[in-house]
Amino acid sequence: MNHSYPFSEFEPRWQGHWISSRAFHARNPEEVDFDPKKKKRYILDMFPYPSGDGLHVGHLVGYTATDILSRYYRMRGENVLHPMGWDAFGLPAEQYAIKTGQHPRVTTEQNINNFRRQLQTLGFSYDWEREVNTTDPDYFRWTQWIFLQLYHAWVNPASNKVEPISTYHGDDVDAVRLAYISEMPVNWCPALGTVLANEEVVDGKSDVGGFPVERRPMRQWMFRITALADRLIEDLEKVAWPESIKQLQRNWIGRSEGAEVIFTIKENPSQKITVFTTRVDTLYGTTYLVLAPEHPLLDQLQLSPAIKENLKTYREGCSTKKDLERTDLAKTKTGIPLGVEAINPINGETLPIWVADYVLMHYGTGAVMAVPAHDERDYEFAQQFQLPLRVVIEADSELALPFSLTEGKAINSPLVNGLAAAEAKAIIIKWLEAHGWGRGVMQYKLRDWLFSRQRYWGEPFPIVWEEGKHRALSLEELPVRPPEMEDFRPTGTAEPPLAKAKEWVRYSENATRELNTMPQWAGSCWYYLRFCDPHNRQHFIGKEAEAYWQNVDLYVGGTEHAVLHLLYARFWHKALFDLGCLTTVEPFQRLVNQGMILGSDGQKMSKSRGNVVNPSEVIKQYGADAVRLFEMFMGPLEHSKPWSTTGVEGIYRFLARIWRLAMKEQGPGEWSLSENVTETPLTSAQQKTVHATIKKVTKDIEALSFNTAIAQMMIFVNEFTSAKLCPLEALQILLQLLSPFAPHLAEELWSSLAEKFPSLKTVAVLASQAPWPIWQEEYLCFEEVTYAVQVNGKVRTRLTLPSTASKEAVEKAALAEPALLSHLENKKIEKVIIVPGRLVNIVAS
RNA sequence: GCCGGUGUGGCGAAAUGGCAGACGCAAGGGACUUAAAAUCCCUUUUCGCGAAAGCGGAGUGUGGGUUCGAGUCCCGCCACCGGCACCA
Repeated sequence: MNHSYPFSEFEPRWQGHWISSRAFHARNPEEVDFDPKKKKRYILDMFPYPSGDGLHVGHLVGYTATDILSRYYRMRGENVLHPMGWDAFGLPAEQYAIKTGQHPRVTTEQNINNFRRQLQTLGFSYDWEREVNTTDPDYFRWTQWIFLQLYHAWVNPASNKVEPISTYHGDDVDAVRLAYISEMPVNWCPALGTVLANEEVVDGKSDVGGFPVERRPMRQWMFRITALADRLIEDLEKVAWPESIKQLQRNWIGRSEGAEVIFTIKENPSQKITVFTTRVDTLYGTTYLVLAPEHPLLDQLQLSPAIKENLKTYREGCSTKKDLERTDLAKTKTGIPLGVEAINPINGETLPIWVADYVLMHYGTGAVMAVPAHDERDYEFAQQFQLPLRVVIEADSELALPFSLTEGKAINSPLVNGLAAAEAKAIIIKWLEAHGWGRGVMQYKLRDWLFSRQRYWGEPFPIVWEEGKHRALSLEELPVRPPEMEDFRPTGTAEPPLAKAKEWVRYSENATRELNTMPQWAGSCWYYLRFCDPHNRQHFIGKEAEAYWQNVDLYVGGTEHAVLHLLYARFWHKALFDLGCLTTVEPFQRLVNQGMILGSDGQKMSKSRGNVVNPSEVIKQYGADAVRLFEMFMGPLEHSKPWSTTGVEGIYRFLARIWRLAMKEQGPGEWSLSENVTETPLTSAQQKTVHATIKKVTKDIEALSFNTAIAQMMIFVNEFTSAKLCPLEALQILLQLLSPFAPHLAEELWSSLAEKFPSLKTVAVLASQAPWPIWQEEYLCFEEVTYAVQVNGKVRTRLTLPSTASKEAVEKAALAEPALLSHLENKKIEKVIIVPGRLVNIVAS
């Protein structure tokens, strides 16, 4: 193939050179050539799952952006940590293994090698000496170690901090552990043969694969993430993340402030119903209570035989209903009356009790006080069954029921009449607490994190079971490796595949190993820590390395991890911080989400649509630099945008123009330095272009506005292409600015130029190690500036004046402008506004 | 329904409250060439007047507002994208 410049020759050459010369190795504090004067900067990509499909152009957006930043900050003299690794445990490898009979370790290794090779063909400046792999025993030893730290910890309510379990003095340690066993209804996916976290179930189907998921009670490992819910919300204030992601996390945690109210059963005062409400100010408006069909009290209430029978049928109907049907908003509400009554503590009124599936067992207390006048759902239900309603908020105008004003005054509520919601709430809560009928509480949508999976290809738990009780292994016994197995298919029962490894399971005479494995999140919860000190044999991260590198200055990845990965990692980080293992409160200081790359048809890339772009093929045709540059030139980093082959060609032409600024073709494919490159001084116009470009590129890189930085370099190149001679100084600066974006081309031209002009060698041997150029503001001003002259905000003419002209002089010159005569005819000039150096606006009427 | 985001040429996009459309793609025209590729040059928001240089009007989803001046700020509406969704 005939290329416009010989990238296929020099790109691999420089990639090899960078690695062999350790050009991008970041020094840790304890290393010999560590420079304490350098500022540290930790720039991190979300590490990939090395799938069999290989790298995707979508991966490259974020990776290129962080590579540009890393290279830029290195040129600015900073110590940049920019690592890469593999999130390699997980379901796809296991399922592929089941299909082909190949061990997941083998396919994982192949995929990793392929990913690494592909990344290297893009010239990314990762410090490959720090590569980590979550499936490496030297890595997951520490994943297991961290699990044990959390197992041996609890949240002390007094300090609201994670503390070693030794500070707990109660008598049921297992009831407070941060990692605990729970026998709970979980999301069981028969097709995958595993349970899933709530977060991994979407619309009643598995997030991976879309298989049906059912609820069934199972013994599982859980993390008490809810204990840190408040801090996970509050500390979002401390990080520079997109507001949308913060909001997503807040919504997910779903804190709501309200109160619990205790209602007594009239027929049997020893039985109580506790409800949760955020509108306790409307307590007087309650006209009935509703229990969720799963509510345990239903089994204890004394009901008439007919109702009992009715209830049984109703509850069965609910339990077989799929989640989807039950949560269908369009359907009319169902429910049955129980024929028993409860007493409203605030006024002693008796209220009928109902069961209805619009009340969810897993939120609040599984029971609600219905205020149909001021709650849409209660209203709908009350209409359906002709239940009474009582208005307890005064509406100024004729508001249709139900309405839920918080600023309206309370009425029909003796204790709080005339008060707005906030005050009324406070008074009623106080009253409830004083009389023992309730209290103010916080509720969260977030539930504890289900942490075990019935899989083979994941980290085993460092736990054994003895006489029905769990016990932690000692730290010396880590890592616990998965057993060698031929057959790791799901057992078809709830038992995990590890149960088949009989020898491995038997830990001792009377102890057996935990059969569950950890979910894929485990390894990704802390990899950013290991990168700081990847070869440490004594600790998961060394104290000095931790103090130096933490936390991550910039974290770039897709929005798909907005909730789960980021929330889980923050949770581990906070726990480890509380336990004294870390010095920062939050793991990721700044977060940026890159947009998706769509197919050229504007649709999401997918095999079935046939619009997937293979980066290797584009590299083959246009080179790595062109791919990198195009990915950045397409538009703002955060935007989704469609791929365009002709767009790559445009960038490729731009790079070829740079090449020809310095090189001349002697014969087909034979290039040598162009004699147009000389040490001539820059004209003042060129001087301005050069320095304006330095300024723009510098500021744009720091603002992550790579597309406009590239546009400015294009302006630069266009200008020098049309000049007869190419001054060395201009070319050198261009190569320095270009180096983070198109490092191979910059490196190649730099070394070619350095042969003829040794002055370059004194600046740096490699372009990627040259210092970042500094612009001089004084070159940016011209002696003359052009003013736009407006009449009433419309541009009518332009005016070139000395840049030193005073406001008065500018005004005088503008008013004297003949082109304005027709626009000022018969008008009175009221005001003249002057923006120095830019614009004059004459206001006339 | 609620929360968040985005609306600018044929397309990707630029514009500290100050000349809308930089830069690139696509399209059209031209130069070079026996020819093509490559390269280089020109045109390209839209409407009206003009042979032309040019002149004038409109224009950043939509309707208002603030301002000497609004793509940018404020209020209402519409469309699309993402998230949550009977969360009491």
